[in-house]
This record gives sequence, structure tokens and C-alpha cells, in this order.
Amino acid sequence: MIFLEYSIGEFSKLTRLGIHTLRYYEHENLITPGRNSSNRRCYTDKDLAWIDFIKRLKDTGMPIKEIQHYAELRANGEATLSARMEMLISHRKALNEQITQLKEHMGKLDEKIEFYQRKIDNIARK
Amino acid sequence: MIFLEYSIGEFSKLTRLGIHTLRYYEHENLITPGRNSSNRRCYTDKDLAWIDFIKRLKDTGMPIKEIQHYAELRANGEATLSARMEMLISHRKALNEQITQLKEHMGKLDEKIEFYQRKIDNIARK
DNA sequence: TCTTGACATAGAGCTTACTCTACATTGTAT
DNA sequence: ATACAATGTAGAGTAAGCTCTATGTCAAGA
Repeated sequence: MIFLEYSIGEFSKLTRLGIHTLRYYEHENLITPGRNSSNRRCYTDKDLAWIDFIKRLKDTGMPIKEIQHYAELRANGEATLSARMEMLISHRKALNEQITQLKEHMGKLDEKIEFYQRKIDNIARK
Repeated sequence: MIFLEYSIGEFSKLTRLGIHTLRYYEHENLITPGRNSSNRRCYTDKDLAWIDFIKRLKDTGMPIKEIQHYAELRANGEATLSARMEMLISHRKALNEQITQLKEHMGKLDEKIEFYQRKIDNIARK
């Protein structure tokens, strides 16, 4: 098994996150890459999977502060497994509500669009 | 038919938007309530429906700038009906994609939760 | 050796969408 | 008449999440 390591530049391309953003995430303790002998960051494939998960949490509306908390638990190993799972379950609930809400908005939007369509048709028929 | 008018305080309660927010929205030309003889804002039921729609657009991720554009069209009357409809159709598409994306995230989140569950069970069985 | 480019840190600046402050004016109850 | 609560304007401040600048280090190619 080979462990690949990436410089911040490579990792930036892989994750499509800017270098500045990666350093910002590190500053916020979301991710803690290793360092080589010259103090350069060394990201691994594990970091890559982790960043993908962070993105998922972000895209589903979790604020950085909360991801930070999750990251902290993660850094503390197996003892925090159930705490992390609880966080995810609670987030799952929020996400479910979010989707329900958006679907409702979609329905109303469709009504509005139909309404417009009818109005435009009426004007055209004049 | 009676037209009710509301002061900013009343309207704030009806919409559950802060007074400051309502003034900010006016400043950004999202809404343009009338004024009475003493220069106080007079909101109507039409404004109420409009705010509800603004909220819907916001909650589905439309930025203020774009809502501003929509409001501008709206202020220009019937001539802009189809332009407005096009905006809504395009927004509908974005919303649809957003929902699809969130559902995908939900699936992955479920996988992760199951993974955690299995891990925790394994540890418990030891 | 010299230069160039990627990387390092610390901290400033930006964008969005509010939210609040300071201060003046007006409507209403006592 | 007077107090006080609601409203008005202008502009400052806040929070989140980046994004950029200034300055310095270091390894590798010409």
C-alpha cells in the first residue's frame, strides 16, 4: 500500500479549494495536514476524503463552527464515535427538513409560473 | 374592498422581519411602501404578499441583487411579465438541481451513519 | 551563483445580508 | 403642555466565510 502525499498546490487542484481556503480551514482546525522537513504541508488521501466530507457538510448548510466541533471529535479517535454519529443523525434531520421546505417552495414557484403563463396568454389573446 | 395599511412596526410583526431589515430592503429597492402625510411608511396587503414571495426567493438561495432585479421588473408592470417568468423558470431549474444535490448528500450521509453504527456495534461486541 | 516559483506566516480586506447606533421628529396618552 | 413611544435618516458595526497582501524562506533549474 502506497501513501501518496500532496503539496498544498496539488491538494488545492485535487479538492478545487483555493490554497488560501485550505490554509484558512487549517487555521480553523478543520484539517491538520502533516509537515515535511521544510515545514511544507503534506496532505494525504485520507485528507482528501475528509475534505470531501467537509464539503458535503458545508453544502448541506452546516456552519464552520459545527464542522470544527466534528473535526475535534474526529481527532480524538474512536472514543468519540457515538458523539459523532449523534451529530450526523441530528444533521440528517435538519437536512430532511431543508429538503421538505425546498420542495414546498418549488410547488409555490410552479404555481406562480403557471399564473404568469396564464396572464401572458391572456394578453396575447387580446 | 377595504385596503388595510400597516405601519412599519405592525408590518414587522406580520412579516416577522425586523424593522431594520424592512428599511434595509427598501433601501435596496426590494420594496417601496407608500408614505403618509407625516412621511411614515404605509405597507399594504399587497406588500405583505410580496414580502412572502421575497422570502421564498431568499430561502431558495436567490441573492438580494437578483431579487432586486426582479423587483425592478415588477415595478415596471405588465410589459415585463415574460422577463419575470423567465427569471422564475431559470430559478426553478436551479432549485431543482439544488434539491437533487441535497438528496444525494442525504444518501451519502445515510451511508456514513450506517458505517458509524456498524463500527460502534463492533466495538460493543468485543 | 542567481533567479524563479512554490510555499510559509500574519494580518488586512472583501462580500453578503443584515443589525445596530445616534440623533431628530412626530403621534398619542396623561 | 408634556412625556414617551414609534418612526425617520444616515451611517457604523457585525458575522460568516473566504480571499488577498506583504514579507520571508527554500529547493531546483539556467
